[in-house]
Amino acid sequence: MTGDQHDQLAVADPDELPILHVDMDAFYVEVERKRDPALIGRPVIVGGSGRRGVVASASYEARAAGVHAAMPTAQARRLCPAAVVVTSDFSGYAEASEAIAEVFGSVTPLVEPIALDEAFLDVSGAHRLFGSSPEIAWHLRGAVRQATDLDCSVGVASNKTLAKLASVAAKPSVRFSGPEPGLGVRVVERAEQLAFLWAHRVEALWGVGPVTLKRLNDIDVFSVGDLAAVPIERLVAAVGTAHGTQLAALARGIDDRPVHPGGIPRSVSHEETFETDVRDPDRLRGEIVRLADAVSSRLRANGLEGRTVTVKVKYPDFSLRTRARTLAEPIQTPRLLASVAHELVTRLDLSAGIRLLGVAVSSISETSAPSAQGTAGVGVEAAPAAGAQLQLELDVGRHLGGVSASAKSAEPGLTGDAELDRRLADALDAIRGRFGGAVISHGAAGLRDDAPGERRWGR
DNA sequence: TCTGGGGTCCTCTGCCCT
DNA sequence: TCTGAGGGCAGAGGACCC
Repeated sequence: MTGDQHDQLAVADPDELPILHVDMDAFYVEVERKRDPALIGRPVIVGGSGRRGVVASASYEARAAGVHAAMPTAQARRLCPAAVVVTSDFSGYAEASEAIAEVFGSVTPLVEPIALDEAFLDVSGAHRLFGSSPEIAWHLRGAVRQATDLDCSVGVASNKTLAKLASVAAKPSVRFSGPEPGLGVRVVERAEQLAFLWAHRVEALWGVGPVTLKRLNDIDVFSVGDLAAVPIERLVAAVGTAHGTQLAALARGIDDRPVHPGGIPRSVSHEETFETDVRDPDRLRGEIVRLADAVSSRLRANGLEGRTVTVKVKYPDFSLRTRARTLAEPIQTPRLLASVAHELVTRLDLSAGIRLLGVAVSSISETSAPSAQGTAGVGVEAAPAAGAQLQLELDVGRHLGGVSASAKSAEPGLTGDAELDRRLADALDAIRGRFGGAVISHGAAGLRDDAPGERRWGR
């Protein structure tokens, strides 16, 4: 934090509403429209376009036809046949998200990203430079528009729950006749906050999903007002101690969670649903290598490593199983990760085939020996020289020797060739950085014969 | 008809150690 | 030596978020 920012915090006004929730309007759709203006004015669905894809985001025109996020794409197509279906491109959305984060950071250092398209801001130290909280909200809207040509809605309130509900109230609405513009900014003054809160349906609260909603409905709780009126013992009996006490507080407008600026993630994972259920063990081994490589690549790109490896399997009947193992030492390289993941998968019954496979790493820490990604021995600024190519071949050769040696080990991650493994991973990253993700893969990953090239390395 | 992907947090259970 | 209590940790699963 800079000295100026400390000065800003020192003049925080306790009467001001400190929390802003900023939420981009139909973010993925609008990014796609910037890329392809022919989509403007047409119903657009962004999401998985495959047989098992679902909707990630829908334009307000498509929402008017009943399309919403998480709906199977096939169903969305039936509801809105005129819609253009665009396959999600998260790298493009991440770029736009970074531009938006820069705008937020220019107002306050206290920014808590929630997703690519929304964040909480604590502006209690920004009033001297930018004015009152509502003035800051309007300033942000304009600045985001100027930087990205995208619209957002802003909620202003005394805490996160209220600010979140306020931003929803500020959003464009969907009517049968089509989309209608929203307020843009909604301020919930302290004097009106309970009335505002209690008028909402209980599922509008953070933490009330389908299961909790059913349990609350069972004790005649339908609105936040109902929730505030129900005795806490009854609430705890219905949804459990931690959840019950938290919901009781939220329903009374009490939410003292601070805005946490983003730190290192708790876990990094990659998972994929197969177009058809997978039974073949060789194919599965290839998928594990591919997923492990995607996770490893992201870990190394961010200078992270982790000790706990978890595999997730979804069966054709949608039941889920996870298996996890915590290692003595953190790992980050694809081969070690794939080795542990494969060992975990073999503990599961695979005879019925699997619909989805995921690999995750948790117990994350920042790597002690930073990855040489981008500065690896293989140059990325110029075409690999003959010497560098030779070095890669040597590294690969030694690495492959390590595979056969470590295959006997009961403790992947503790083998002696971790350094070689890391150098190989760095070399692969460097090659992908220069020539694209699809140009090179681990041998086992090549076993997959139906994967589209652009999905090979995940996002 | 079909139900994604990437996360976080909480609860319960079993194991190990004191 | 056995037993039980309690804490810490890991593993598994569930619920929820966008």
